[in-house]
Amino acid sequence: MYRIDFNDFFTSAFSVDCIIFGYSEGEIKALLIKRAMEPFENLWAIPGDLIYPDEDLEAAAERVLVELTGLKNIAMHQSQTFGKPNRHPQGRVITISYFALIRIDDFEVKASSWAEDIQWVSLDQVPALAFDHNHILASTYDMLKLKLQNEPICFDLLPERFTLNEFQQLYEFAFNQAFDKANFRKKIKYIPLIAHDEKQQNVKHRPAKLFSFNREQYMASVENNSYTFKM
Amino acid sequence: MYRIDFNDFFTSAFSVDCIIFGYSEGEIKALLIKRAMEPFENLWAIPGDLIYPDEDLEAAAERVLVELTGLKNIAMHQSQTFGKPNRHPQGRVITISYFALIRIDDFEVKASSWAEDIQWVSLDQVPALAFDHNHILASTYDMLKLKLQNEPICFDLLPERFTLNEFQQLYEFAFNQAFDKANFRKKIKYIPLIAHDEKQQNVKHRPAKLFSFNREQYMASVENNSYTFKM
DNA sequence: TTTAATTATTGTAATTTGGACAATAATTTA
DNA sequence: TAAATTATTGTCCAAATTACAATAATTAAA
Repeated sequence: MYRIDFNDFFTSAFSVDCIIFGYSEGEIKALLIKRAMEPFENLWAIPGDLIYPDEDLEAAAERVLVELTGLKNIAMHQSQTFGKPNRHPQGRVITISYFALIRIDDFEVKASSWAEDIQWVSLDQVPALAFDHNHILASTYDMLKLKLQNEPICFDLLPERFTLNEFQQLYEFAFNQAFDKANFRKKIKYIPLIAHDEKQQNVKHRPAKLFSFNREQYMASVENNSYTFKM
Repeated sequence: MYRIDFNDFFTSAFSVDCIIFGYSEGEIKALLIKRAMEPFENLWAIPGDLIYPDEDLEAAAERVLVELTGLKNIAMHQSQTFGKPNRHPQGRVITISYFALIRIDDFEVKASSWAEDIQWVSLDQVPALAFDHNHILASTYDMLKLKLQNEPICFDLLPERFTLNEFQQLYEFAFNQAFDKANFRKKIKYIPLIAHDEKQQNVKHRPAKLFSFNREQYMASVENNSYTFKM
């Protein structure tokens, strides 16, 4: 943990940095913490932690996410590894960045013991961060966009049941451009979705039909190579 | 280096594993070594090495490539990081995989001191490898294909000046399918290429015009977001 | 109860792209 | 000079994409 004296822990160390992308009202934000300790005390940073000696990388990333947000069972996606010899002022620390996508409105974040403050920050308003975290954040955002185009991770971000409009809005954000409604529906016609009888509630207009991602069918088609997700 | 006693080097360690994909006569192969030492002595493996305390990750990957092939100035691309606690029988070793693409016919490989043998192996004939190297190789091949589709790394693999046929053959290998010549030329019409006056030499037929990748124009269009490479 | 407002959903026509394949061009070799 | 070979360009048709129009379902106001 961060409380352990750095020099006793490793001569060289591994860490994970977790970029938690949140999506709400058509905007994407990243969850940043204000560091409560040296180095870079009081600077904003990507939440991260050292990896325990017997801990799997992904387990470490999930642990940081739980500590920070209380969220469990969220898929963490590995992005890139950063290891310039002097990226950490106190020693050689190679860090592996992971990202997750969450729906901001689904839960409340709370600053944990090792962070003085925590905040959602729009990607175009990111301040100067600790370490090489501006670089890590930018690279990881590129990776997010690449994966959104080539893997069905968008469904991590949507509610279990969603309208086609919600789905479309997510891609409009991801590609930063508007799509025509009618054409978007043609574009996604090969994505395995389940159409439910249920409809949107509490809207002041015609309610939209609800859909969910057909994960079983997707997995099966990946197995037999009959379909590859692409947006 | 591998000769150093493992226990004296790190309690935990970082390594790079370098998957060198070679391309020749329409086939892709990976460069594998036969390990000359424990663990997994005499088993085939992906070449790799521990990262020196003050060495950048990419520098370590390039060093392995030079030691193995004598090739310098080849771009190494980071793929993924593997760190299951027990992936290495002698301790905790997190390994970062890098890949490079080279033209097999451009040089000769030589087994270095730390490898008993070295060989190009077709991807469909890979034997059981040391460590988790079968997994690393498969993941890295997926990453290669993803990057070939989304970044102009194919030009690392082609000569500085190439014919459109050479360009096409590379993609036929990568996607493992044939393209129509005329249609391939339409497909690539937005890729910034420089057409030279120079022509192919020493061929027994109409020589093809030579092209090169317009890196400056590409960089500029990435800057102002006017074009994204896509195949 | 009717109508306006709003958004969902479907349809259609025009344009662009992609694939199959044919025609023509440039070079070497016999 | 002709045959062989590969490069390059063009054409036609089908498929996908785009722009935009029409219709449907619901709420809220008149």
